[in-house]
Amino acid sequence: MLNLSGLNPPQREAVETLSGPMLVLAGAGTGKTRVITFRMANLIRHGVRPDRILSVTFTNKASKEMRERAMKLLNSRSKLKPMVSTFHAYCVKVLREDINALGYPKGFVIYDRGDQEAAARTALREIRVGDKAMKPGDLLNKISSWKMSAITENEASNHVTADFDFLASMAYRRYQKQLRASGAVDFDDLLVLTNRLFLEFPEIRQRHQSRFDHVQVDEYQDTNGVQFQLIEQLVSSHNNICVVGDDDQSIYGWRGAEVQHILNFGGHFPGTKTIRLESNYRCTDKIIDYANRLVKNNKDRHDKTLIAHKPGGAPVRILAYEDETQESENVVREIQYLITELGVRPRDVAILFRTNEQPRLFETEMRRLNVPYVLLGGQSFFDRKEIRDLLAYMKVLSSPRDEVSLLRIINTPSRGIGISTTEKLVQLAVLEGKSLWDVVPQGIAEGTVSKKAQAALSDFQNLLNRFRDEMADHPERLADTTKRLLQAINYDAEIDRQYKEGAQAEQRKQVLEDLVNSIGQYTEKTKKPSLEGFLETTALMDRGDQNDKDSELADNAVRLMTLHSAKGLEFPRVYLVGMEENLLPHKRSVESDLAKDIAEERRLAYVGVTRAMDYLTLTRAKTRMKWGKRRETVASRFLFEMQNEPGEKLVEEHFGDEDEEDDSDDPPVRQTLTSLFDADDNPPF
DNA sequence: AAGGAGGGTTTTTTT
DNA sequence: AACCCTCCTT
Repeated sequence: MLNLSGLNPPQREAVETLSGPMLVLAGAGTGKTRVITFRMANLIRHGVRPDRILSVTFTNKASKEMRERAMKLLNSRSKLKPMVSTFHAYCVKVLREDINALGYPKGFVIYDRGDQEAAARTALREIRVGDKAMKPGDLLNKISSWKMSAITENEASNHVTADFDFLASMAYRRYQKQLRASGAVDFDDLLVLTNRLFLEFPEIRQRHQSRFDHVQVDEYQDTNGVQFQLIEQLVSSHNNICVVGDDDQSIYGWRGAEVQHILNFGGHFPGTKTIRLESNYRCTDKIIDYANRLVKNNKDRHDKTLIAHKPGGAPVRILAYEDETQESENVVREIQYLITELGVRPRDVAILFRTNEQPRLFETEMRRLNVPYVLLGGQSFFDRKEIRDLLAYMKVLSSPRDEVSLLRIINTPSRGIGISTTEKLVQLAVLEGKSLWDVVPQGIAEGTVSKKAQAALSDFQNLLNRFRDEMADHPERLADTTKRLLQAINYDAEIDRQYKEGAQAEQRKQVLEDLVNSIGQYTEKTKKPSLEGFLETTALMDRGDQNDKDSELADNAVRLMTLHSAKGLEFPRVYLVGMEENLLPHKRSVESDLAKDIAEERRLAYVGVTRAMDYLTLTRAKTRMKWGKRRETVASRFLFEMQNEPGEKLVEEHFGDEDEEDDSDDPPVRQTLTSLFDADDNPPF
C-alpha cells in the first residue's frame, strides 16, 4: 500500500495526476524528487506496468536511488522495473540497437572529455584566430552549443557571427570527420544521433515510442533543445509527460540548456496542468530569506517565493579573511572543531566552490588536520594519466579504428615508434583512405619506416592482436587479462622512470590496481560482461558514481564539490567559499557583460545557498594569489544582494592580521569561536 | 628516438 | 605554481 499521507496538498495533487501533460514548478527544497518518486510508485499501484514508465534524471546516481526508493515504497518484488535513466544512458541503449541506420558501427566508441579534447586539438591544427591558437576547450563548447541547437557541421558556417565562429565551424567539420572515421561518438552525439534517428526513421521512432506509456523528466529547467525534441518525439502518441523543475536553478545555459523550455511548457503541450511547490522544508527561515532576496534580482523568471517551514534558525554568517590560505585554514579548523567537539558527522558538512581550482588548499588543510573528506568532481580518477593510458589500450582493443586512443598508446610506454614513424603512418592512412590501424601492416611490410620501427610496429601489432583475442574469448577474465597487459607493456617500469620519488610511483601504481579491481567488480556484477560493456559503463559514469567504490569511506566524510555538482543535494551545514567578484560571479560572466550570464551566476549562488539545511557560512578572501601574484579582491555583489535591500552596506566579520601579528600560535579562529559563543545565546553552530 | 631544460601560457561550470 | 610545448643535446 502506498501511503500518501506525508505529502502536502500540492505534492499530493501532483502524485495523483497520472495522465496528460503536467508541469511541476518546484522551488528548492520543496520535495520535488520525492514527488516524482512517489508518482512513479503511484502509477504502478494503479496498474501501469513498471517497465512502461521512463523516468529521466540528471545523474546516474540519482537514477539508481530513485528506482530503489520507488520499488521500496511499493514493497514490490516485481522483476519488472521502471526505466530510470539519464538522457545519455537512454540514448546509448537506443543507439546500440539502431545506429547502423545512420552509417555508424554498432560497436561505436564513446569519447570522453579527454578524447574529445585530443580530437579537438587535432582538428585545430593550422587553424588560428589572429595569431593565437584556439583553445580546444573553447572549440568544444562552441561545437556543443551548435549540436544542442541541432546545427550540423555542414550548417555551422551559416550561423557565424565572428571570426572565431567561422574558424570554429571549419574545425567542427574536421572534428566530426575524425570522430566518424574513428567509429566514435562524443557525449553530444549520443543525443543528436538518437534524435536524428527518430526524425529520419519513423519506424524506428515508433518502435522506441511504443515501449513507454508514461515519461517523467526531473531537473527539467536544464533541458536543451535536442533533449526537448527527443522528449516530444517520445511522448507524441500519448502526451503522458510529467516534468519537474525550478527555473531559478537553471545553471547549464552554457551547455545549451534553455529556461524557455520550462517557461513555455504549457504552450508546447496544450492542456498542461501546472502545480507549484513553494513550501520549503529543507532550510531555516534565515537561509530562505537570503535565497529569496538574492534571486529576486533576476528578471526573467516565474515569480515565486519560497515559504520557510523551519523557524528560528541560526544567523547566516558572512566571513572575510585576509587571504585564501586563511580562508581554508579557518574553515577547515572550524569543521574539525565541529566534528571533534560538537559531534557533528563529517558527512553533514559540505564545502562548495565555483571552480575546480579552489578546493586544493582546502584539501591540503583537511589532510593536515586529519579531517575525512571526499572531493567530488574535479580532477577525477578517470582524468589521471595512467588511467587514461590504460583505458586507451582497452579502447583500441575494443575498436582499433579509434584513432585518438591509438595515437595515445602507440608509443606509450616508448617502444621505438617515434614521431616521424607515426607521421608517416598517418600520411599513408590519409592517402589510402584507411584507418591508422589498418595501415600498420603496410608500415611493417614496405620500406616506409625505418628498420627499427618496422620491428617495433610488428611487436605492437602482435601484442594487441593477442590481447584482443584473449579479451574477446574470455570476457569473464577481463581483470586478469588487463593485469597481464600491464605487465606485457611493462607499465610499472615507465612509472618508475617518470617518478623518481618512490612514494609517488607507488601511488600511481595503486591507481592502476584500483582500475583493475573495478574491472573485476564489473565482471562479477554483470551477467554478460564484455570489454565493450565495461568501457560503456565507464564512459557514462558521472562524478557522483566515481566514489561508489570506496563509499564506506566516503559515507562519513566532509563533501567538497563545485556548485554545479551540488545540484539536487542538501547538507545540514554548508560553507560557500570564495564569495568574490570574478569568482562568483565568474570572471568570464562579468566580462561578457550580458545580463543573462550574470543571472546564471546568480542562480548558481542561489543553488549554493539553498543546499544548506541549518547552517550557512559564506566566506571570501580579501586578497588572492593569481598567476603567482597576490591581488586584492572585491566582495561578490551577491553578498550585498542577499544580505540587504539595495544600496545598503555589507556587514561581514573580518579576520586576519590587520595590526595584530603577535599571536601566530593562537589561531584567530579559536578566538572567533569562543567570542561568538559567548556573545550570543543563539550560537552560530 | 628519448629525455631534459627552458620558455610561454594558463584558471568555468559537466552529462 | 603547474602544465604544456618546443628546442636542444645525447
